[in-house]
Amino acid sequence: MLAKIKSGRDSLRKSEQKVADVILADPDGSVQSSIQSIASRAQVSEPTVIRFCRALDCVGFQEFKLKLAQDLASRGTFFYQDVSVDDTAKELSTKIIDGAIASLMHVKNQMNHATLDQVIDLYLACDRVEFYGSGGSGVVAEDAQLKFFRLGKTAIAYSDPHIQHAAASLLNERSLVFAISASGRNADLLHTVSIAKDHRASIVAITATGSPLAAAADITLTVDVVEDSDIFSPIKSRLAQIAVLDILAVGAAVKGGDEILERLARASQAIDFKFVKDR
Amino acid sequence: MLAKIKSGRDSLRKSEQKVADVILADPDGSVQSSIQSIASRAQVSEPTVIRFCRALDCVGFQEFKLKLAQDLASRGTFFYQDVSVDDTAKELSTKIIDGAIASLMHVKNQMNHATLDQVIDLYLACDRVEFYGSGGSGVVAEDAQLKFFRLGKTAIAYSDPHIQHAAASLLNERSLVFAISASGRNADLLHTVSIAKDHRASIVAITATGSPLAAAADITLTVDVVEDSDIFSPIKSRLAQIAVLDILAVGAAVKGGDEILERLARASQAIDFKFVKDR
DNA sequence: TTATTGAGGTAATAATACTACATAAAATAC
DNA sequence: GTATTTTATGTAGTATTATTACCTCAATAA
Repeated sequence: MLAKIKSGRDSLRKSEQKVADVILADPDGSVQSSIQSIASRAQVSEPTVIRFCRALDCVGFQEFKLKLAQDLASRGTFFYQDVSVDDTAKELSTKIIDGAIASLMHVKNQMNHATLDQVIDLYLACDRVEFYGSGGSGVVAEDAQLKFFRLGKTAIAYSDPHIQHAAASLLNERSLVFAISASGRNADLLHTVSIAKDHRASIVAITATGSPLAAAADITLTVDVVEDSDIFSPIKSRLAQIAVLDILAVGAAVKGGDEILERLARASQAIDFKFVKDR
Repeated sequence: MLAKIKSGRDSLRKSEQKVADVILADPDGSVQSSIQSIASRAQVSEPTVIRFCRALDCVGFQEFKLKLAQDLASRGTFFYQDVSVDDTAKELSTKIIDGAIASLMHVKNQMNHATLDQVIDLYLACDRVEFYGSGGSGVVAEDAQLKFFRLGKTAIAYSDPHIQHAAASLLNERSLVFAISASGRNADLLHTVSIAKDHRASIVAITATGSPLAAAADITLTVDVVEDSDIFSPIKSRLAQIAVLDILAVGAAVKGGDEILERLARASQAIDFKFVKDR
């Protein structure tokens, strides 16, 4: 629709072009405007606006506005854009969510599916799984614990470096560790991983390509996110990590066969029972 | 919007539910209908339709139709799709991430910016802020704590119902509480909120439209997500809640002026110092 | 200059959305 | 169980908005 207006603009009559210009200048505002506000902004009469709509194959102004609105909603252009101090609440939320979406699309595109399968197999073969992360990644680790413990196997998250440390020394060759860090340069976590390796646990890193943590791990699920624009709060890496772990958990449930699906059903029932109120 | 109608349907009045049913039965047709055709199809009066729209946070029928249209349009690009047992790793990750993206786009479209501003003002005016959530929402609460404590004001998250309970009784009229729950039917949380209200704290709910929690709160930031497809793990509400809180935190930082920006700079430096390794 | 055509405005009309009020139903108190 | 209050929903009227019919003015051509 927007494209149609742009391309058709020159073949319109003079005052209809004024209407086109007003709409192209602020499409988002236009969908909320009435015909008279558009007419006055374009300095033309209301019938002219209607004639403009008819020229674009719409039966009336209503239909035009509807089509325009749908056009605006579906144009999937999401890109990172820095927030600035004089953004309105609306601009802010658009920027942040577009950035988050762009980051998820990036994860989707760079995802290595073979690695994904390997990790799922590792999980299905192990006895227990532990998630280590600090700060923001600690939240991700806890979220992962919630996802995985429902699959029936022991799943624990630690966000305190000292406890991670201690926990790692209790692992064995049938343990699986997920080490989560956006930068992959958390010294404490690297140390914990080396201890876990000493005890022959398998290590899966969820981190940036080429980082020390990626090098230390047996398998790495890369989650690279440009955080330049994240001065205020690092949402992008957070969401990306959560998404990756979600894919793993769902993949494990699906691939694990009836046994896991059954456990899952039982866990869900229990949850539903406790949270008739809130799941 | 569609999700909002679905999730909010049961908390609507009887005749408004008829309207909801008519619209859910034929959303595409509804966006082209006038208020009276919908009223007659639902066998209710026109004002009832308007009241229905208002119940969904729209200022009138026009806005409702517009939002619905945008919702329907954006449904096309990324859409919720249930995972199935014989999906490959690739299909799985596509489905999950597309679902997550759809959910974020949904948040973006349904976001009420005036409310957003109100909540930011509340935060800027308060002395301390606490985040309450259990289970999955507990993770969100902790993530929020990490975001907000960097702004310089006391910020604490509790995910244990009993501790929330105790904490709420220590609040005062200069306290701000964020109550987080996907369904808004967590009985423990509702109780905690009532205690917090007794102590005159301000309550902001991050929950579903028309839920008990939304009713109990002073202000509600609605996050409606269809979780039907989330048998395996509820990632969508998680991401949506995190995104909303991120927007709030960034909004507060931006709107709080130099004072907050300075505090943030100091906090970031400290974080960078500790996490040269990992932020 | 004077018809002829079409662009574009004015004013009236139709339609649509919305408001204020009244009544009926339900919930609560006595 | 009745009275009182509250809540839900419809009726009727009003305001807004879109649309139509018609008229004027300007441009072109005979």
